[in-house]
Amino acid sequence: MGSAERRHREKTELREKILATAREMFASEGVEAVTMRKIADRIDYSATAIYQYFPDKNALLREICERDFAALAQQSLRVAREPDPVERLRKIGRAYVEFALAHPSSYRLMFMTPKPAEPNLERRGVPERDAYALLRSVVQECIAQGRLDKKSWDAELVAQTLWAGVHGLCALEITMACDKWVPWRSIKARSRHLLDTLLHGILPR
Amino acid sequence: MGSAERRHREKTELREKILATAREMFASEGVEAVTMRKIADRIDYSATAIYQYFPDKNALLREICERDFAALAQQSLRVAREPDPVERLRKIGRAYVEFALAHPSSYRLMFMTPKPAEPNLERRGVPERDAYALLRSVVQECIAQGRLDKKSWDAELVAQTLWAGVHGLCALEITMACDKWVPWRSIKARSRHLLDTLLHGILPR
DNA sequence: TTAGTCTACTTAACGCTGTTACCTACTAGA
DNA sequence: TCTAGTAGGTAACAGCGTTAAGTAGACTAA
Repeated sequence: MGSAERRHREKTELREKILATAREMFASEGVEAVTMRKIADRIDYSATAIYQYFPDKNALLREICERDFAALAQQSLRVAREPDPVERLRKIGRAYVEFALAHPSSYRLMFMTPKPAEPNLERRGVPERDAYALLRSVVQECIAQGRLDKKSWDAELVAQTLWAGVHGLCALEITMACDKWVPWRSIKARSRHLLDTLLHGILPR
Repeated sequence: MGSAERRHREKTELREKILATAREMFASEGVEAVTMRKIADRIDYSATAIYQYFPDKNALLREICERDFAALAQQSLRVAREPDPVERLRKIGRAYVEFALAHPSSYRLMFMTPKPAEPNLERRGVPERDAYALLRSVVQECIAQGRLDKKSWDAELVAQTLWAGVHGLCALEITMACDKWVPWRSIKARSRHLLDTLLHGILPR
């Protein structure tokens, strides 16, 4: 029967439409301003219809989040062709900042919101879906080439330091950019100086 | 008349009790789990009574936040007696991380939540109430003593880089510590390596 | 063709949230 | 003792995520 197949296709199409609409609304209106009812209104369904495709709002958020993780990993992979591993670190850092600033709502969801439930671990270690694993492997390459200072011979630790640095830059920008309290230098200048400082900081004295 | 005076004192006492109760509940149950009704229940008043002391929930949050800013600045000042300005940077950084980890709910409110309204600028530049101003002044001192690399001769920029670094460390720890995705090194090790890296990074080559 | 089943969807409702309008009871001053 | 002001409480509103119950239409089987 082709009808069962068609129905199945229609189901996944609606599911994708919900995901796409939700993502778009999160990006334009902010995550907490988007309600199940508003998402439903936008696609001309009732709010409860969404519950046939996602058990609850968190599950919907989590799936969007999961895809964003993959997108970030892809973007990181794209710049990882740089031959020099130290320079590769810089490019990965830049790509990370660009991703965060281009998709602040996604970034909030991915790294600035306590995970409602345990995230799936399927992407763990897979470079196509795990930007952190890629970062660590590049740090490992730097260490293997003897490019780093002795205090930075733990790839995991160095990866976490570099991540903390760029995360801080992005998170402050997303949360506090409008804050008149601090006379912010341009995000471009801050990004460059932070990456210079971090990379210089792990190189030998 | 002493009665008017007494009533005034009682008002401020209840106001303080609301603030103290709310802060305590935020710390123990998390910010978003605390509702006006629950705060009111705890102090045996009705939820609407709070509105006689704070125009809305955000105002209550903002006032708690404002006091936390002062507490952070005080804690930073306390370690700022170190004579060597570069070492002073390290101690201020450590104090910052300690504050964030000791009061994660406060930290969330202060630096990880978009400000609902413009924050007051009264504390701006006052070292007792503005930890950032203190940080910048110490960086300035490092520069004046010729201790920093030429690329780090902009005190504002360097302060923002250092802040980004430690903020990233704290924010990731608060948000992602339970995340099994990353094999985290201990927060102690990460804190030390990050500060080493940042400080080494701004020193001359 | 018709009866029955399955399912995608809607409507109504629950308990919760922050917030407001309204009312009550008490207190201070004349 | 009367009046004004006010601190606090009760009830309610709109909106939230979510669930229970009902409906309409398509597919299945006789």
